[in-house]
Amino acid sequence: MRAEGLERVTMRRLATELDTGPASLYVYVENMAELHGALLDELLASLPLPAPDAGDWRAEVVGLLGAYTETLHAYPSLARSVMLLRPAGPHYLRLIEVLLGLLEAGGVPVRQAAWGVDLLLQLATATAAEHGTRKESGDDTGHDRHQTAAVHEAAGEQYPHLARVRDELFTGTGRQRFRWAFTALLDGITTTPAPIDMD
Amino acid sequence: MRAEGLERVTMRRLATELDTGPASLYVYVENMAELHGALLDELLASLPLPAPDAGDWRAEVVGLLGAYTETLHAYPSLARSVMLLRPAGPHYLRLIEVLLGLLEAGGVPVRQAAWGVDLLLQLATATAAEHGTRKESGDDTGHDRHQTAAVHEAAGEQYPHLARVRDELFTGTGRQRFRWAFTALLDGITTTPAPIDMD
DNA sequence: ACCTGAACACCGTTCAAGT
DNA sequence: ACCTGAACACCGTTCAAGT
Repeated sequence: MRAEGLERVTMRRLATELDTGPASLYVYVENMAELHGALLDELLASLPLPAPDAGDWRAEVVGLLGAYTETLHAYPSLARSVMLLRPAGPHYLRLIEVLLGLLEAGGVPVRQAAWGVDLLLQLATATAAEHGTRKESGDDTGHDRHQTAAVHEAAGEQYPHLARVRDELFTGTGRQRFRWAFTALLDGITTTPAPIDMD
Repeated sequence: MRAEGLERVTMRRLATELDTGPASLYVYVENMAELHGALLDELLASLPLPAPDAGDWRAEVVGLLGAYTETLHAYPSLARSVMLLRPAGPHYLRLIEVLLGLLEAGGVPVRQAAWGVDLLLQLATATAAEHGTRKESGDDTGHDRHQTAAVHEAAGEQYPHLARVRDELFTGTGRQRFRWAFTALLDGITTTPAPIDMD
């Protein structure tokens, strides 16, 4: 369908790009959620999937989620929508399929794998939405600076623990924190038993 | 300031509620992000904090994040905004402080604690935004049903792993999955070493 | 039958004008 | 100085009317 309309994907923007009124889009799509769902699935078509049986399955999972996040990164408004969706397109299902395969290869019990994939994708999407928007909404002088300042100011006697870890809150590159976050989550998913009896 | 305006908190809604024009709000607040930040902090003022030295620190963390999520749950549009923010109000900092204290009590290394708290709050906020919106956008017949149908249909030969875990994807109550998710993440944060040299 | 112009009901933000 | 009416530049969605 398309590949150029960056940044904020709205009904009206898309309509004018197609030289028509916004009403015309409703012939092909029922609402904006569906539009964003379709757009997401088209983007995921070109997501590079790992070769089967390649190397460390944990690294594969983190790498794949990194690629997913990177893909969404260019479309912040789309990422924000996807957060509120349960995507159901074929390429999204294929992504779930591949992730499930990797978790199975790692010997993760089925319930943990099923719940875990959901969790991993939720965090990946949230990360894309957050980062994309932050970049969009201006230079470095955004909320970040504001929070940094507030933390430095508050981290006196009232907030001893905050004072202790103060600087660690802001260390690491985005990439380092991303890799650590998903490694940690993956570890937890692997080792934390899901409830067996579910009353 | 206020406590009644539920659901979608917009500048204009708030303005009419205060019997004035939308422009007047800009005397007290620079933009909507700041407004939502202030609103969040006011909500967090009544967040029940755990008594110091009470029981299992892991359970305390999960419980506290549950209360946080529950608080945001009633204000979906606020939750969605907070996702794109770096909140810096005193009550949010206090929440970070308490979480850091619990992680320290659990012997979590500082960098992991600092990065971990960020991660826990990100996931909690995302969860609130997602759930709140889903409830808001109609009955059960939303994306959920659509995805469920798509999964059942697709889980044939093309998607073997999906077929294998099919039903597990939709098991568990929201509460059960919430508790498992945060327990798993907390386990990962506790046991996964953060990078030491950060070049 | 298929498409769409124009309207409806909203948004956040700005700024000139009023007190 | 402090506030705000009215305007600007957008939104998603609907529906009567046109081809």
